[in-house]
Amino acid sequence: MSQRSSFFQDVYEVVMLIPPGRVTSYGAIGKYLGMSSSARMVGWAMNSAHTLPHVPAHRVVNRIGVLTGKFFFETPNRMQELLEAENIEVANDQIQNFTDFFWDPVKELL
DNA sequence: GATGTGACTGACC
DNA sequence: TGGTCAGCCACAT
Repeated sequence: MSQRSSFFQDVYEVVMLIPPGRVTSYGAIGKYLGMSSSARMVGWAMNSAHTLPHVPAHRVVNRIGVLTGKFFFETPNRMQELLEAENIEVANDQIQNFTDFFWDPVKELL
């Protein structure tokens, strides 16, 4: 994967591989790309991902399941609505039973 | 070419 | 048990 245009592309691919009804964390993606300590970069990549059409950024949250990037969406409620549309429980901008919905690319894609 | 910033994470006090 | 500090890499100015 890596060594392409940007590792951004890899982030987009992983995010697009997230199954419906599942979510993952920035750190998990970073770890899958070999940069577990650079979770910030994953979030930064999501900033650019906002310009792309089919990148489900709403399925990417921080390690505790909080919708930290909801304000980056068209509307703050958009992220929660998209998650709820996939049967993911969201309360107070935080995913309920996060570990149950958590999808780890390192373990699932391996 | 250097500096600042950011949708995070892990460790320390 | 909970809040605070510093590290991390890539991109924009």
